[in-house]
Amino acid sequence: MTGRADDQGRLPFIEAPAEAPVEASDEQPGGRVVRVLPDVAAIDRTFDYLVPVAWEEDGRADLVRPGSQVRVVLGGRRVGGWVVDVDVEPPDGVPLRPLAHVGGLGPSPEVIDLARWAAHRWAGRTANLLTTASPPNRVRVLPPPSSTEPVPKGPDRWAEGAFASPVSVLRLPPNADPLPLVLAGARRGDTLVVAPTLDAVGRLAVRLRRTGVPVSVLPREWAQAASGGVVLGARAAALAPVRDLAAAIVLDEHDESLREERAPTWNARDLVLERARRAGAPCVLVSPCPSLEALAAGPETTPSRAVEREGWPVLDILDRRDEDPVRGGLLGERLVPVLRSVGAGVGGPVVCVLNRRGRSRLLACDGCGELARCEEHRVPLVQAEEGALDCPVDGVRRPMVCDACGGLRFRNLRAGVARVREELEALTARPVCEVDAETPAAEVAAADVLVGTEAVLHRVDRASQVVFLDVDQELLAPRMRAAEQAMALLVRAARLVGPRSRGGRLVVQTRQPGHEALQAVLHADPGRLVEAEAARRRLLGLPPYAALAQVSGAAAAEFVDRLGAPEGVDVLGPRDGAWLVRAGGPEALADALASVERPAGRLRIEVDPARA
DNA sequence: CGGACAAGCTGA
DNA sequence: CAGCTTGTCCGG
Repeated sequence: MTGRADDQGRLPFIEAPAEAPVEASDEQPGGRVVRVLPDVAAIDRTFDYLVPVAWEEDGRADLVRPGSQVRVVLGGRRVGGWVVDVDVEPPDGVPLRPLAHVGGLGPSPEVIDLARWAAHRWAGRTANLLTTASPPNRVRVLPPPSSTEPVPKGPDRWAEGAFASPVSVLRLPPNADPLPLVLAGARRGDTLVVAPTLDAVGRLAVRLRRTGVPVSVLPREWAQAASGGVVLGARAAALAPVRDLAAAIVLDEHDESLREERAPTWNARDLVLERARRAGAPCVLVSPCPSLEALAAGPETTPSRAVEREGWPVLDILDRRDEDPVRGGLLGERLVPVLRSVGAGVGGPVVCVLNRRGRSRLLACDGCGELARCEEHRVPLVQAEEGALDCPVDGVRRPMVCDACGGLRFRNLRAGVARVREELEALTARPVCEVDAETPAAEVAAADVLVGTEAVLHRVDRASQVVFLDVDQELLAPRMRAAEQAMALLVRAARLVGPRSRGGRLVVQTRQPGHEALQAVLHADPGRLVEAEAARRRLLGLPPYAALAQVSGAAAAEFVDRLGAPEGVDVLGPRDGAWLVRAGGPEALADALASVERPAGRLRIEVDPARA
């Protein structure tokens, strides 16, 4: 607000002092009282204000509805906020101030309630979620409801059936088309569709518009969304205005982009599930590789084996266990013929993925090439002191001996990444483009061979092959969701290369050819990964069989201290200055976190942490 | 958050 | 004891 003129063109620093408090008494007949949630960090409570009587004359009072964005004087300064209740009974003996300004319309009472629920569920402030739920520009009138032309009838019976139960999980292979599902939703009435990226949103919007279905794309078309039709957007659309929710769809529900990174770390999938439940509308969660969270929410519908197989590309697993770990660089022997054939394909460039973020700590046996990992927790062991290996999960130490062959010598697999591009160039006899966020689009488009971190998968829209030079780095990352995250990368890659009938090929170099994620893609059967993951998570008491929150920051110790050890809640850590709070489920976790009075100081509470 | 006010510290 | 810093409280 600093330096910006208000609605009357006055600048804050020269404006007249705020109006004196006005008693809500007989002197103010008809002065409506509204409840306002200020948008001020560290204030998470409401305050009551009067609607100025003069506003009844000039029509501004009409804009004061639940959700409206207003400015109020609070603690002697003007702050923004939302009307969250109208015509309330103010507390006795508190002199009320008038609203200072009304901006425009905002979220409906239903969305405000949903925002309150989410603030509790993810231990954050309601104001934060209301910001997401509010229009980016001032909205003073809603456009008239869109014409209700009949939605074209699709031939796809499966799409209709998806809405039969309150929640269902629809496993659609990577190259299947979700459009029939969205049309089937639109036939039921106002439909909310959430996809992980604006890219996916844009592509779907174009195709939907061609069918003549009224569609509003968030965040730009907030007002139009409120007037009905299909509402489509990225994760923020979970809080979009929808006139009369009749169906909800979350596309690629497994995708981590659906999760807000800043606290509160809400997830659009879970928010849409709750929203649909409240509205009594069916919700369909769609993914080629449904998350355990989704599978816990409703029954799964799977395509026929033939359809699912066709929707995945071929996977070539290049087993590197028997290669010489000393001489073998990042480009294994078996990769050579694959790369030599570059240029023969016509389906786009060859894309090589190598995640260099973080320090790889993989150790492989010098003798047999097997990776040193913890059999129980399925994570790579890290070298502690001389001759000892530690499990990063429980810290149990063991001697440095290969489980597979008894070998005593291990080799650090952290590779000389700088050389990879040159090696690729030598091998393929073509220019190789190293892609990062700054690489110009023209260079990316011109190259036959690309190499980069997983971000490279976002820089192209098709490829003849995608090669994961070191898929083990993904599969064995020391994160709870490493396998699912690796699977998500494989899905992304699968879409770039297309279905097997179009010649789509994925290539992975690995020392773990039997890993469930790879086997799942190889057989086009994501259930193989789900089974293994579910067993592991259940064993370790991890989501969705428990709920976690990571508490960090300077005030974290004090917070955890105040939390204590309530029934059904346990606290792990600290580890790197952060604690993990675990409860039986999201509700129990949220209640436990909310029961603690927040200490002063920096505190970050990450519910459903991404990297635990 | 940021203003108001109270309690504590310093220096002539 | 004025003048300033630091801490705590609270906003309609």
